[in-house]
Amino acid sequence: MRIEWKDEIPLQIDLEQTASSGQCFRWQAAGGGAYRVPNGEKCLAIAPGSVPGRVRVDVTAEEFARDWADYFDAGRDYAAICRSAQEDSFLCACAAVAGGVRVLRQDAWEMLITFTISQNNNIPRIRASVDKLCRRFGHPVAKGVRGCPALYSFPAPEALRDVKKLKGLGLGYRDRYLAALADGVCTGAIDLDALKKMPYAQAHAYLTGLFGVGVKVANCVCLFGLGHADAFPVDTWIKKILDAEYREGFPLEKYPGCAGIVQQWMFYAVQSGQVELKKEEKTPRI
DNA sequence: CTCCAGGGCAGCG
DNA sequence: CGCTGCCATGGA
Repeated sequence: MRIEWKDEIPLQIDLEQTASSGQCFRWQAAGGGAYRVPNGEKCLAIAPGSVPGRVRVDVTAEEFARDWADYFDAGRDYAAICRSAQEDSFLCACAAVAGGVRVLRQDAWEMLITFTISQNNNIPRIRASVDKLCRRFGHPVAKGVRGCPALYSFPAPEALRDVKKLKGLGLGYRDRYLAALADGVCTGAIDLDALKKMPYAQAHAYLTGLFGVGVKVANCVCLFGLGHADAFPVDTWIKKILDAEYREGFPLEKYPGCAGIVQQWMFYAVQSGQVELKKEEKTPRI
């Protein structure tokens, strides 16, 4: 069985960059630059189009607009964000190799669990744990195609309540965080529907009140799961970048409503090794 | 062996 | 408030 392409859509995106940008851990490479993208009960096949700025998909343009435009943040003008970074030579260098990264709007519950797993962890291990989680507790949402294994849904909260069932997934000490979050959603103590309606500051405060969720993970959930593009997660990589390039602090005010997007460009560019940081000049001891 | 990875918690001062 | 040790796990 192979992928049946149905339509070509205008969308500025580099699929390979986005797939390896550390925001989504379940995209599946399908060969020839194509990817299978699971979200909820649906799965989209997507590939570069006949010209830059377009993508091929295995749904009609109408179905894409209905089910996927929001996921891909299709309404945002990324070129305009890039232009607003013109005076910043470091950011321009990052955009040159990472400007094709789009910040996806993924499922909030999935992002909450995924980025709780991400703490003090690395990207390959996060991907492995999420994959095992879906295989064990999810159900198939897309069949295998020419070598690519089947894709499974992200587990519902009910499946993750019992911490004893979370062994063997490589979660380490994080397993009890997941179980507590899942139980909270099941009992109603955690209200994800209310969370989705909150403005950024309120959502961030709500999230940091949850056991196992700190400032950084809360920002990742806001940015990748709640559509708050002004969230600016600071992890070990961004810390290094701020330390080397922005000693006076990052100028968040220059990127109103989209700081998280330039953050993703910097993260991907440096984490992938394509942009190097300045050597730390030894502060002269007085 | 040590250090590190998209950190957070608990226990201090 | 800020600081420190600890937390599982696996790869370099």
